Amino acid sequence: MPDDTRIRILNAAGPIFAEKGFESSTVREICEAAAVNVASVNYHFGDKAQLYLKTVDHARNLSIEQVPGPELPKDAPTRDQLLAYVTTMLTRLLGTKAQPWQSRLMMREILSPTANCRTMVRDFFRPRLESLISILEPVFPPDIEEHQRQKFAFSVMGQCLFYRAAEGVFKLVVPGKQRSANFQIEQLAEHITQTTLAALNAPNTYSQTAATGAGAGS
Amino acid sequence: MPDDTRIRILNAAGPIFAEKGFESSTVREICEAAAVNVASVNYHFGDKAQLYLKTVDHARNLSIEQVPGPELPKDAPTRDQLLAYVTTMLTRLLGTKAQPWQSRLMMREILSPTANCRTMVRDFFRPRLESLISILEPVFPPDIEEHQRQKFAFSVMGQCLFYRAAEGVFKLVVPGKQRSANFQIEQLAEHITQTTLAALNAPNTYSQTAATGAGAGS
DNA sequence: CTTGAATTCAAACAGCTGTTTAATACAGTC
DNA sequence: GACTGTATTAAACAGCTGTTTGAATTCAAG
Repeated sequence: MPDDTRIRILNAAGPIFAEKGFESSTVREICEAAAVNVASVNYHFGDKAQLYLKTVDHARNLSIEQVPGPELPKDAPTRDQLLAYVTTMLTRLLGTKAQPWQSRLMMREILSPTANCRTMVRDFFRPRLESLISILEPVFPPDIEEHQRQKFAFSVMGQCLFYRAAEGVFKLVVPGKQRSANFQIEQLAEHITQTTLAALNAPNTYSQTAATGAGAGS
Repeated sequence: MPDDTRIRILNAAGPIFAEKGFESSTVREICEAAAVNVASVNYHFGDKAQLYLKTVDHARNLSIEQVPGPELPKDAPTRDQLLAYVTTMLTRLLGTKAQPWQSRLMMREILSPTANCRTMVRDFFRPRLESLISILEPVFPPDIEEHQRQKFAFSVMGQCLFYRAAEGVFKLVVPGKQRSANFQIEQLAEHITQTTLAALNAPNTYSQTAATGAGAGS
């Protein structure tokens, strides 16, 4: 079976690349996990680098079909759309079941993009970002500029990314019991959604450095 | 000179570890960059792993003394304190001058903590987090719970981390001209500060799923 | 069964890895 | 000057890396 070993290698390479990265993963351990001969990688993919490329593609495909996009009707309330968006993103990042090695691998690409895989950013990340901006469009102030739109989108993505990117820190700071009680995906999504909408709805939202109505402190 | 080579190795190892990570950096290239013999690493540090440990310490020290903490008086307006905090963090993350390899290295530790270097998280990251929470204390609602405090703190850190963690994506999405015009550290800090304070100041800030006063959309 | 291409396999390849060794150089002390 | 302990050096070590090789195997088509 020609295709069988190909897919077997891809499925074995996914979690390994996701956990250890490209350089630290060895062809030998991938082949051992896939129960195929060492030479198979070079025969079927030509190269370790090309295997990595195909594995990222594989991961992206699996990740998309496992958690289909929210796709709420465009006239749904902004809050609902945003909540669905954030929930989907967090679910992709943190995974619900099984090892979410797909998202781990793509996260790795986001954090340090391989020269090869910028395609992924272009085809995968950017559309998601523009979709987010279009969700927020109704609550943006009327005269908002593009870079301000982007900043708000980045704020949303940053808040989501944090729990995956700084996972190690997060787990050290918040013990497991607290996590399972108060940091489930729904709770995080709720927080991020409300935070974002509240920020956009505030009286003097932007480009006001003086008259800081928010500085209720002291 | 005994100490000279030690420090020479540390200064050479810093940027290399920061750029390529522990596994992909080789002792040989570090020694070549430091213009010392290959055996020096094992002689002075015993081990490649221990060199890495010392290098992270070195980076942390340099990073702290290069950009001293804000240290505004505790009775300063919350807005000022938060702005100073965020600015400091962004400065550490994005660097003002020279190659900020120190922060890159520490970022690497945050993103995938080495077993050795959890100390750094405990001694460096956690105090910063609690300092942030105490800055926000005056604007928290009176009955707020600890996990809610943490979520707000994580939101701030996430928004800051984004521009470093997803740097590759960010730079692909926002072309250089836009970046230098609208995404300077001051502007980012201003955005994050205002966003956070506005979110905390909103009428129904939290634990209200119905009556979404923010959903001004559609 | 025979043919011939596609696939698998054990073995070997050169190259790089971190680390060790044993010889050397160089200070300060008696 | 001889002795000390520290520091540096070139050379070698065993082990793992990705990749290649050429023979063995599989398997469908004639």
